[in-house]
Amino acid sequence: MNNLKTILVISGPTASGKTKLALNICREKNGEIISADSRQVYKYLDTGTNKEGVLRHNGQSFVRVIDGIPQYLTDIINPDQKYSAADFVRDAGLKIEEITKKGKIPVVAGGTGLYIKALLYGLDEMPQADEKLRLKLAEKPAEELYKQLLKSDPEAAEKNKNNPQRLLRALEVNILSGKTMKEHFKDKTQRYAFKHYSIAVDNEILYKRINERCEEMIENGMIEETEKVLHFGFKQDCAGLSGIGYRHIIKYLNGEISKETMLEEFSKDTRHYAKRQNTWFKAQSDTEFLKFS
RNA sequence: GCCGAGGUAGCUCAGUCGGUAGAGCAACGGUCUGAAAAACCGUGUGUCGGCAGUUCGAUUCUGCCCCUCGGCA
Repeated sequence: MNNLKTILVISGPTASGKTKLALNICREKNGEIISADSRQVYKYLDTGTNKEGVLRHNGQSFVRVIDGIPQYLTDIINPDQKYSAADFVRDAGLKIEEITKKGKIPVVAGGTGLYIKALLYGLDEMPQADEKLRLKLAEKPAEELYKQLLKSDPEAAEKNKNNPQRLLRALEVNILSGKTMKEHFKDKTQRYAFKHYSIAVDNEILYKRINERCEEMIENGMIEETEKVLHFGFKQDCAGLSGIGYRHIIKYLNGEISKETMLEEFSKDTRHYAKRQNTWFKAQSDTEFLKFS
């Protein structure tokens, strides 16, 4: 266990400057970036997920390159495909191997806290998502899911009483494995030799930056980008287009809200998102905070 | 200048037949194991425009003043 691969991790809320910091570190330490971002994985969703750099042809695939530095795990699936923390752990693991083999340092940078945690400590052995079962369970009201789960996994049922999504997952795990959530949990050890830096920015400054950036994103063609993806044939409610901003733009395009309201809601949801990210990273004990203002 | 409406939380407003006030949004705190840009849980932060009067007690009633928004000039 003492030959763990060395990686660096940069986290932080949206608009905190993670990519910029990651690029500087890559230059200094001969590194390459692995994006830990549940939205940048989607092809065609560029402006709205704050991708930087350009896609370059690289043998059989495309790789995003920012100022000469490769950034992996962006643009890997279509907007109607699903991606999960488990997918990320697998894909990032492979990229870490590749980058390390080249003699470079993998720099994992992104704002999806669960992905980072799952990568660093692993996910427990558990049944994967079962779409058919989920569809069946989703027909039932949350109240019924709760009652059903109460019989087989009361702890998870109580904990997620008002949370349909989590009730459903706990029930899914229980039905497929016969075990409770907790019975799957094991003690965790680090899977990498890592340093985890998290960027902290004062909310007042961060929120102002978010408001400005949302406006810029609209000006920079995010509406057209959404229309383009819809013209490709992807549905309005597909996974990729359900992200912040895209879902607001779709409401606007459907005539349900004004452009002004769309921008307000877009900014608001982004601020709320940044707050949740802050709460998550604050709670991580392996993190060293870099205070920026 | 006159007439009308109004001034209560960061914003929009409700309310108190007189006993120091509450909704939505914002903000703040938290949860988190294959949907995580998701899905949830919790918290009211206030010179009730100012001054005086009546009253045991005024944000509420009365008077004056200040401010805002309409309309008429």
